[in-house]
Amino acid sequence: MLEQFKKYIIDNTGLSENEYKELEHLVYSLEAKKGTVLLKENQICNKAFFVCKGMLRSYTVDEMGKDHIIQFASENWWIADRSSFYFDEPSELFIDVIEDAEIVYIHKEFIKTAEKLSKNFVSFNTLALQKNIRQMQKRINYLLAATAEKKYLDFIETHREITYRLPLQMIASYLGITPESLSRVRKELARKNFKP
Amino acid sequence: MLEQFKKYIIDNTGLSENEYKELEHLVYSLEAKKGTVLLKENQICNKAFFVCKGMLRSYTVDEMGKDHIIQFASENWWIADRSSFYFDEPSELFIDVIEDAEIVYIHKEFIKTAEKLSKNFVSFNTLALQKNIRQMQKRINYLLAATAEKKYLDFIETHREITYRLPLQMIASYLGITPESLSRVRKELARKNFKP
DNA sequence: TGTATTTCTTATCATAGATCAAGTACTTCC
DNA sequence: GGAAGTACTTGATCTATGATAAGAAATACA
Repeated sequence: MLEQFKKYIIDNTGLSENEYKELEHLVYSLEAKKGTVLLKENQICNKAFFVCKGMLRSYTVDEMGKDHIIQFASENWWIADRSSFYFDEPSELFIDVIEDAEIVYIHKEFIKTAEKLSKNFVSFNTLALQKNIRQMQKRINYLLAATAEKKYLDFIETHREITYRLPLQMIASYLGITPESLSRVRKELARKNFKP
Repeated sequence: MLEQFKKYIIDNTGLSENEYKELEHLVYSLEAKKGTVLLKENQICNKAFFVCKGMLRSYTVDEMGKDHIIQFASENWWIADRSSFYFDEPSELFIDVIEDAEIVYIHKEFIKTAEKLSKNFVSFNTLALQKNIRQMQKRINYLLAATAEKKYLDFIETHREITYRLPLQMIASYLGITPESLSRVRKELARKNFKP
């Protein structure tokens, strides 16, 4: 786990082996079974989780008790409530494990230290934020404009590697439609002889 | 215009008067009438617009020719296609003037120079990205879960100062509903004796 | 291997919001 | 100040998606 994380950091952030050594003591790991809740609403999200194996998700729960999935994270992805983490605000999100997982996590301390160590890390972080914004922008656009079918087609396009690992109800939740609707959409696509 | 921008920068980014002097030649201004288009789909957004007076909006246009408003920007707000600006990609957005405007704009050059000049500017920029993400997160959550009425109530809550300046059809477009639906929502709210 | 649990599909009915079509009120601007 | 355009409302109808319920299929588990 820690090796995989180290490789990710060195490959992606431009930190050297030696620089990484100075951060090593700020890196923690954890194994968690499906169902484990890592963050609850109203808690302050003081960890950023990096998935080495398995799958996590973040989601909100509305007054009706329905959940709305915000993000999935599988191998080599990060997941956290960015706003809660950055602004020290209570989170509106839950994060839990949906496939047995090996997880590395860090605190703000890691980021701060890495940023002091290397300007490259600052750029890496900015890049990550920019990518995040691009992806959210696209999602907002889909939610404003697209039909259930278009949303689903876009999802399997942009999440090709993980689509087959996700229960359909979770995909439905991510798209903002009911599982029943998704089922209908898929039936209709099958009728039209659509090949995933 | 340039004075107002200077004040904004000095008040918000932690740059000194002297540091700002070194950036002054990278700041441009512009007056534009309602209807002026500042960015078109597929162009690369190489400017970030700062509104001194008036109002701009960014929006996409779908295959049906319908527009979907992504953002409004009034006094002391920025507007641009962040992804296009940062990644030099063709934009999916249009930006135009919806109320006669006085605008300041900068290119990447400004940002790069300012970041070299002061670490504070880097932090300011990160803060702006984080705030943007927080706001988008919230919007995604509303689009996933809320009814037309809830979306509208949240809008007038979070855009109190500009609500009365916007045509209802534009608010509807921002919310992802039709003007007719918005009209009905407002009628229903009036019936329930709602005071804005 | 069989039972329990979860996930997915299907069918029926209900509804929020869309669409279409007029009509009314407001702006704008010569 | 009146014509022309624009914005807003209202009504009638339609439709995509939601809600509910129940059965089928898949998976977990013991």
